[in-house]
Amino acid sequence: MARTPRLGPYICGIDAALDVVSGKWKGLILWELHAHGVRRFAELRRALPGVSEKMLTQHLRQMEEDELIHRTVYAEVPPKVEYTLTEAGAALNEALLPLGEWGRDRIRRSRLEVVADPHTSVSATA
Amino acid sequence: MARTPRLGPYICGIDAALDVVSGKWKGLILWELHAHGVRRFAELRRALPGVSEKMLTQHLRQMEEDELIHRTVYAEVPPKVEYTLTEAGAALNEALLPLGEWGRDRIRRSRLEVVADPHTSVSATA
DNA sequence: CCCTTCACTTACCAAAAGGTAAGTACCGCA
DNA sequence: TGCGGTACTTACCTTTTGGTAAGTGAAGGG
Repeated sequence: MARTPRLGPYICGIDAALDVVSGKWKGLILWELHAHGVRRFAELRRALPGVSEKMLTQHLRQMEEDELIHRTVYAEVPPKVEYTLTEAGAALNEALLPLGEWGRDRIRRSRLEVVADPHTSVSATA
Repeated sequence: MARTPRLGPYICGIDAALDVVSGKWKGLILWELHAHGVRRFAELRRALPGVSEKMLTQHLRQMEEDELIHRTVYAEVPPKVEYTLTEAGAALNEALLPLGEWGRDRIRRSRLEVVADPHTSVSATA
């Protein structure tokens, strides 16, 4: 658990991609970073309604290991840490677009619930 | 747990789509059905290396609830059950194609392991 | 006569994922 | 003096997910 176990063996590409996005908030983190370019820890926390600090750091660390995001620490006080997408992360985000389209169709089709949070950048644009 | 809990509320489309594909074998089931059109239970079992019967039925039932697949039972003995993709299932599969592309890139990039099973239709074509 | 095949179900267990709450250390503000 | 903000870590617990092994019941083959 300490060292990443997310490295196959995989059966196909879908497998290898899902392994990296599955996690309750990873899709949203990807989207937030895509929408804003650069985000700090607390900005991400505020953008993801209901995320715990533990889960957020855990996801961010894994995504860093998986080379989806960059993490830049500034030696200041109070601390400042910035997150951005890597090239692979940006490409993954693009690859997720059709899936997001399909998901929105599913929500319409089945009249599923959506969280009531219309001012969040995420729900407004995704 | 008896009745499907996979119905949000969702934050965005990615959310609603990932909810439906996450599950160890769902991507593969989708792909198998796409590749062959119609598949029986035992054919799927043989196509997914290592799947347990419990998980396979569980996944198939959920995918039926989520309207990704059709299930046709023939009143014969020995029993015969056929699975096919619904329109939504086929569309989901299409939406997963770019993700599969990205995943294959990731495998190449990071030189990750792939299961050694070159004769399986899944690994050969996905 | 027993073994296998078909498509499952059930009970039980282990591992993984995720949530809660607290602590850390330093700063600015009132 | 004490609160809130910065970015975390740690311990503990619950929920979810997946796996193992067995049972079902009728038919066809050796």
